[in-house]
Amino acid sequence: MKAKSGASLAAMPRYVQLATTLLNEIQAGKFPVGSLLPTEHVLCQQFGVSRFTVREAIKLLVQQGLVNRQPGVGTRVQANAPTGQYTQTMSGLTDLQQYAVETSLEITRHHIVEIDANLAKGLCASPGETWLEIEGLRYAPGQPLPFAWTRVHIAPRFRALKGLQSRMDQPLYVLIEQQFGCKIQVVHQEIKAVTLSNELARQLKVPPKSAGIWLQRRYMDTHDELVEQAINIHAADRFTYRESFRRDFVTLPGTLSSGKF
Amino acid sequence: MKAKSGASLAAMPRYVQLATTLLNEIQAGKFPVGSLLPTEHVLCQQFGVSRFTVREAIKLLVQQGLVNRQPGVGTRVQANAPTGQYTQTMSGLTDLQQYAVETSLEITRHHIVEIDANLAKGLCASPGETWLEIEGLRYAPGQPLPFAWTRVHIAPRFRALKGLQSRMDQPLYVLIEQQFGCKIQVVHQEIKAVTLSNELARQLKVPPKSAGIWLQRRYMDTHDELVEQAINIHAADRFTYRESFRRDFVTLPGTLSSGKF
DNA sequence: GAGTGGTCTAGACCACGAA
DNA sequence: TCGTGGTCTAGACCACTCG
Repeated sequence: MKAKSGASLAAMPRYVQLATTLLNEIQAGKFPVGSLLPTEHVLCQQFGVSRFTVREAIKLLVQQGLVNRQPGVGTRVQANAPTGQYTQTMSGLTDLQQYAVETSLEITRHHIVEIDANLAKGLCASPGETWLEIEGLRYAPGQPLPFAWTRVHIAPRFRALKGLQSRMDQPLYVLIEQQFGCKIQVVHQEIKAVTLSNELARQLKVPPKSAGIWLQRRYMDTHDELVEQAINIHAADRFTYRESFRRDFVTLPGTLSSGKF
Repeated sequence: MKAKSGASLAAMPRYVQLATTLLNEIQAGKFPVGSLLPTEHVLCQQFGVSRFTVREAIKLLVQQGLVNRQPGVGTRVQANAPTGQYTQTMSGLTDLQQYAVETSLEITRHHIVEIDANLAKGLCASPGETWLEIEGLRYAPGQPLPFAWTRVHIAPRFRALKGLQSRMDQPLYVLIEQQFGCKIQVVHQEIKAVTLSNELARQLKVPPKSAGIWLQRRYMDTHDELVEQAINIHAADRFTYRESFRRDFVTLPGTLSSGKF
């Protein structure tokens, strides 16, 4: 029904073309970050396609973190570039679980702490707030030596968390989700190498000055507010972080003239 | 049309129920790994739902890595547990790109090598095969000091790779994909901490015995065969690995009686 | 040529959020 | 109450694989 301009893009499914068009319009500033995209109904009329096609297109944008959707509200622009500033090509599953599954956390200490200026920065919190702080060691099953030291901070609104035991076999964030009905939507992770402090080397029972992996996870809820931050420090020889990425979704062409459609 | 058994699951969308049912049947051994699931058409009839519902259900299974699909062939069971053996909850985008984008690789050496027994193990190759080996240093833009040392091995069938320059601004796998028309479908990644060797510390210009990040990536094609393996070793203070996970798909309930459906 | 999954249409009902 | 996105139906055509 619509004349194809004769690009390689014309061979792609309509919903990819539509997603590309929308991406370009977002990047062109037609739909600024924070604004609402036209509703599905409007897009259907505007582009002369069915709702299915529109939804598939928007699904692509959601997958790339460009927009998010809320029933009863609409489709809100979240970013103007496909996550990570460039052609995002990979997606897939991860062994985020490798932690709490098949390992257990022995809690050595937990108490309410007042956030000082130092901590406040890392937690994006205000000094003076009172957070729940938990420290412990992680063990692999059947291993006598711990493979990681852990310190967790839990936001004030969840500090009344119940169900902490000296030995935890499930992730803390699951406990929080269950008790407070909140949903973890995003987890940010950072990994770097460190030289273990003497104190840590002692606790992990490795030689002083050993290398270690520092791994931080920040759990955010649906309003993008920090729920829990965990820092794990691992003895180098007892921990490898593994993950796999699968290329399973359509990659949108970079910038691209979309013609009429 | 179907009586609800009165579980909390009954409140979930049909396609989640269906996905759960299929998951349970896979785990029960009704559809062994490697076998084909019934076709969409059959599932429609069998469960009295439309193709849309069936496809949404299978989409969930695909997202969890349980099955893969091939047009003209069918839906093949790939695994019998949601990736990582337990409640798989996260999925999302990653900054796999952070490497080659905005950084450049200075190649110091590249040549064809014969694989010895030692290398063969890591590459899942046979001793005697001849692979392309590339070594170099990675620089961040504007930084005089390299932040990583890199060694790459490229499988025999791609060893005729052209286009290697002393300075590479795009990932090697992109070059391979372009020249040989192969598609990278899966990337496996491993990260661990190491103490830098004297030689490496010298090349990266950091003090001896410094901690470093060891990062390996294995790029697999659509036939799950190794195309490229890269090992990157980073000075601890010049590199942080960041990624984010977004929970954007429905989580299937763990094990669960599915009743009749 | 028969059958597969991929794409697409034109409807429909629902829960939920905003006014 | 009205409009949103989420779910769902019952069709359709296509490119592809396989026998």
